[in-house]
Amino acid sequence: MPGAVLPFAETDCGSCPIRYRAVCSDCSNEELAVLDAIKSYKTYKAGSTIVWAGDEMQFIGSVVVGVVSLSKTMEDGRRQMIGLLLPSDFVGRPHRSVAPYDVVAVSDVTLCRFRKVPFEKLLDETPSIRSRLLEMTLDELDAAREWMLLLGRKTAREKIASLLLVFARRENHLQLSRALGQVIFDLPLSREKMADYLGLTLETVSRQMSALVRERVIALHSRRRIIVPDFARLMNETGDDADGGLPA
Amino acid sequence: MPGAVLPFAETDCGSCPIRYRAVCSDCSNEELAVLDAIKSYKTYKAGSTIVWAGDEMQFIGSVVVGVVSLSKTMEDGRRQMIGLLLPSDFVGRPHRSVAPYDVVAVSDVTLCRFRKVPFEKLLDETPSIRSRLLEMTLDELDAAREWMLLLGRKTAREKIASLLLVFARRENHLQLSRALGQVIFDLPLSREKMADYLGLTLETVSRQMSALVRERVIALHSRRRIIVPDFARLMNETGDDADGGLPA
DNA sequence: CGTCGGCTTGATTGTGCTCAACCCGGGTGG
DNA sequence: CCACCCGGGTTGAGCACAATCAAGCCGACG
Repeated sequence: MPGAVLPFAETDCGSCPIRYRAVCSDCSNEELAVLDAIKSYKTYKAGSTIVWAGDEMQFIGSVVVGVVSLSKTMEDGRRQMIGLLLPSDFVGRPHRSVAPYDVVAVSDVTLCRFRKVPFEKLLDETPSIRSRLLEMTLDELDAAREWMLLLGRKTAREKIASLLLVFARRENHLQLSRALGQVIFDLPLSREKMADYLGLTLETVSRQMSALVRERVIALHSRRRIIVPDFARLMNETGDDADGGLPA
Repeated sequence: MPGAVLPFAETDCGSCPIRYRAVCSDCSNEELAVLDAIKSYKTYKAGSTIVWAGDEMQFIGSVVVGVVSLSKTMEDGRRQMIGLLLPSDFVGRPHRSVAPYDVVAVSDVTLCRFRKVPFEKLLDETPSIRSRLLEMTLDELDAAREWMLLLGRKTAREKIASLLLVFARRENHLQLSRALGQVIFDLPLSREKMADYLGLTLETVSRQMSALVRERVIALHSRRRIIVPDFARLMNETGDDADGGLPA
């Protein structure tokens, strides 16, 4: 009812949509078979909390479908999102049971979950998984550091533009719809969640979105559907230099 | 001349001061011997840049002595420190040649450097190193996320208190000097570097430091030497809850 | 039709930034 | 020895950007 029900059906790893990008991407068929034995799929409704900060995390796994946020909350309610996980991203940490942050399903989400203990054992025995996990963790670390620059130094407008660009880039890569100018995509986040991610209030987010519309940097199809008429124009608003600030 | 010359002399790994905390901490004696063959020590003067953002990083290694900062700079000069490395911390990233940030010696620094290619080969072959590196990277990621909360949501005063607490904690752990109340330590950072790390201006840092002195949360021995008369009092100023916000 | 949640917009406030002057201590050169 | 300078640090006045407080809009749904 809330949005289309996701058409993801459980499959064997061979036909998994994230087969070639997730933590298991370098696995041989034999290794996949072992993973297969300890995995199970679970879906979460949009808005539901997957794990609360401080609670024990019984599993480790991959995002198969949907968007997951990681966030911390201070005693007085101030909240900061500290990670946004998209399909193929990894959830949880080996050899650590208590989650240091809330894990929340932003949209309807399907996780591929591995039971913790067997997975840790497998991790210790399987170089291909461990290497891939290291690689993914280093990528996450780079992304976190990029976000630290945004949180510490960028203006509200630059923050908004940077976030929009993240989604626009992703869309641009997935779709071949790149007239190389125009991009259209759906925002997976509410204004409030955007504020959580950017270290702003939701009013400031709303105002800056309106300003970007007024100045024709973006247009709104609906509240959540964004049109970027000129990719380069949006990039100019992020404060990053031309090559995007994320050197490969 | 500037500060005491560091008395670190090259040693074999067995008597290295970071032997049991660095990336090599889980290595057997045989593995250490291999590392020994590809390592070399290098020292850097306080203030010198070890690697510039965008430049090729020819090595990978560990901080043995001193403090190293990682920071990003925007075109217009806004700067954000995104990591602070202390002895035993790891510098560089396997299978990546270009540094995405400046690496700067904050104090006089000694690095234990491994030549990149042989180290990567070793990493692929040696589970103990790979596991340890994964563990350290996950710790760095947790620290980065903690800092994201600080950058996005904390007030100037809370930021300062949090940073002071980082150093106070470290001192408190190293020294047995814990009267459990009073702690004394040297700030390794100038006001400007503190500002870079906290996402503030140096004026704001100076003002908040003065305010904390005025309210007797801290006292200054000299500009750089801090006295914390009451550890708990300082913790109260960080905005974190009692258990410190860094659940193990 | 009324309500409710997500979002927008307005008025006002306040925290931290900017610009600017000045202080302090150490090193240098006359 | 003193005068000077210079870098790091402090302090002040005014300002600007984003937060806060508050009202109202819009679309979905009961």
